[in-house]
Amino acid sequence: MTNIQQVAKQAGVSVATVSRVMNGQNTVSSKTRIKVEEAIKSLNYEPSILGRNLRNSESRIFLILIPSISNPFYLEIIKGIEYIALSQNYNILLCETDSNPEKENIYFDLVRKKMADGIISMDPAVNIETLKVLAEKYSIIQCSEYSTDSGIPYVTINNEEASYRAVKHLIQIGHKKIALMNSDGKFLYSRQREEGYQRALEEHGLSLNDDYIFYTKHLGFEHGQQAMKKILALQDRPTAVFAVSDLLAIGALKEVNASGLHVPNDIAVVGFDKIDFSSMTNPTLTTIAQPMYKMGTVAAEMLIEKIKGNEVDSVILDHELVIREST
Amino acid sequence: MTNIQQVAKQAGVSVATVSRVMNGQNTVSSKTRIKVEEAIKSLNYEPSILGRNLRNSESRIFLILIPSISNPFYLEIIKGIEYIALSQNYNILLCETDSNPEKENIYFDLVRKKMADGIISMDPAVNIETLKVLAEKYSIIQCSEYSTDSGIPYVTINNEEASYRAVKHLIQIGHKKIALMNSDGKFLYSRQREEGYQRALEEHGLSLNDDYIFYTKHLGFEHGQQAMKKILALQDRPTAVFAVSDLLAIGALKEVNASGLHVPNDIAVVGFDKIDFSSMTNPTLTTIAQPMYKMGTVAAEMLIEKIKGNEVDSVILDHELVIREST
DNA sequence: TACTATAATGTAATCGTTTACATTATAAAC
DNA sequence: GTTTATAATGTAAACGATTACATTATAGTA
Repeated sequence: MTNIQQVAKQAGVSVATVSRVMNGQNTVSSKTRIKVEEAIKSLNYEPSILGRNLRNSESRIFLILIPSISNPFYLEIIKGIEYIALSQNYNILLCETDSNPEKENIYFDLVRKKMADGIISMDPAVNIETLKVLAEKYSIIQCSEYSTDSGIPYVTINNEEASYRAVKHLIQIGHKKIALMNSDGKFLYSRQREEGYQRALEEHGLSLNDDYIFYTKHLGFEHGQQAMKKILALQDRPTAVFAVSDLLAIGALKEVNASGLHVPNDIAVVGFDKIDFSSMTNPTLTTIAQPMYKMGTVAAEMLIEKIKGNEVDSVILDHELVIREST
Repeated sequence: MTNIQQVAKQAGVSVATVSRVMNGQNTVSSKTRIKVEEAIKSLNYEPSILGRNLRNSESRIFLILIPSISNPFYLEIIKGIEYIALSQNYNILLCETDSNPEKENIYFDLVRKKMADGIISMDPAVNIETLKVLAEKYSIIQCSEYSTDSGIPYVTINNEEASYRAVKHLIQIGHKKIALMNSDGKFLYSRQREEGYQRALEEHGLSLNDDYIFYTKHLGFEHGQQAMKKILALQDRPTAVFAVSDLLAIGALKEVNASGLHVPNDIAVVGFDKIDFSSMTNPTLTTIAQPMYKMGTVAAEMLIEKIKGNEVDSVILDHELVIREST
């Protein structure tokens, strides 16, 4: 491995000059610049990021905390983050926490030990207390999922409003008996989406029926199936279901199909997130599209600002209702 | 940020001793060990990985090269890699190449610049020449997709045999007219799977019909739809389709459904990979399961051996046919 | 030509570890 | 109480970059 000293020697200059050439500083005369560039080429020199990082005491890495890589919801966000990261010479470490505090801690350690410059957390189950403490010393941004009172900046959509729009859509196409398939109420987004659901019903003079609200433990496909089973077994069966995630909704679709009923004629279904698969199902799924890529780029930009030491404000982005075959 | 000197001072020992305590060496008397540990605790000392990495000239990071994070096929493999990586104190940088040489190069630079200790490549479109050159100086393992003559160790399944088994299954349940939905023939796996398809037909006395072989540009859902459209338009329509990826197969399913035909009664479909979604479709998909998690762990172990400087041999793992509703 | 102002380059400290080697403390043996 | 073997600790040099500050070269001016 050639290092900067060897290049300096070969070129007959000092290491400082080589460093200046490497970093594109304009205080080097073109004669020496050429000498140095030739030496670099002839020795095949590649500057060690390890050395540079130590000196600059930065790692140019940031962490993305997600509960599970298998959840397609995060993919577009990650792409957005990555785009900004790469353009600013950062790299991202994708950290699957499994919502497991132990694993979470492995990753938190990375930032404590300066192996990472900052964190974008998308894990709704993250230990918010630890995060808060960490945020005092390190740069942290919350993305999609957040806790207001943590004081940690976040980027998200207006979940209440999005949910309201989804349910309103169902009402407008004639549904009066609308079930809600929600996840665990301990998550903020879950509570907000339920509020939107309620508001839509109230505003249109429909009464709230607790029997029509189902909570699932996770957002996965199987949970959607199970919940749908219960819905189908109801005496007074709803004619529409609003699920707070596409995976839930797809599970629901599958269950309706299996029972011999038809979507949307017998039961309409609306999802949330617009994951890739929501257009591959049969029928395709009406869903709420979050500007996920944008959310990623914004989160990354916020984090970089934070790392630079600047204050950043939280951001709320727009969503969109995508009407497809399931309604 | 406290550093090792401050801890040494606080504990009244030398930095060497603190380092020894940190690294669990047993040449430290228990009295001093306790002193040091107290100092560490009281100062909240966390050793800087930057310093350590430079000194050890390692980054304890390795790269995973995949064409696209959106392809669920890689997820289980990644989990396997991650499991081994974490257990050995490595971290992984997930690198989406988009099969774009420029992006690829950004990541190759990371290893050239010592920001990464090795690479696990899963990109079928990787520039194999560059990879070969790189492999002379750095540690590289090919996973799932590989090139034999590169001399770079790989882990994979027997694609020819797996494909043979899938087609044989279709023949055994009575199909005689079986289409192959293949990807671009420039990929090794693609050629191997086609060979398996041919062998199964030949062995059962079925003639090879070129009109039944369709090539798609990518492995995505839409490409499966398009190919299926062509298949459905054939005069002498096949009764079964073997697709070399689940996403293709799911696209095919959707298209058959849309055309009013029934799977598997009118047309049976077999996929490849057993991605999560293959059990969520309607009907569920018969597919070839690769031991993806295992493939990941093996690849990671191989890479770590390679980084240690040991020679490693290539590995071929077993696959499995999962029969579900689509056949 | 001599004197400045400025541009170009060099010197050496620094980031925070680890570790070969040197030194000192401790215990065992006589 | 020496001597000796061994255990425990310390010293200082890496690792490979960046950069404040010092120095030297260059050009401009009178």
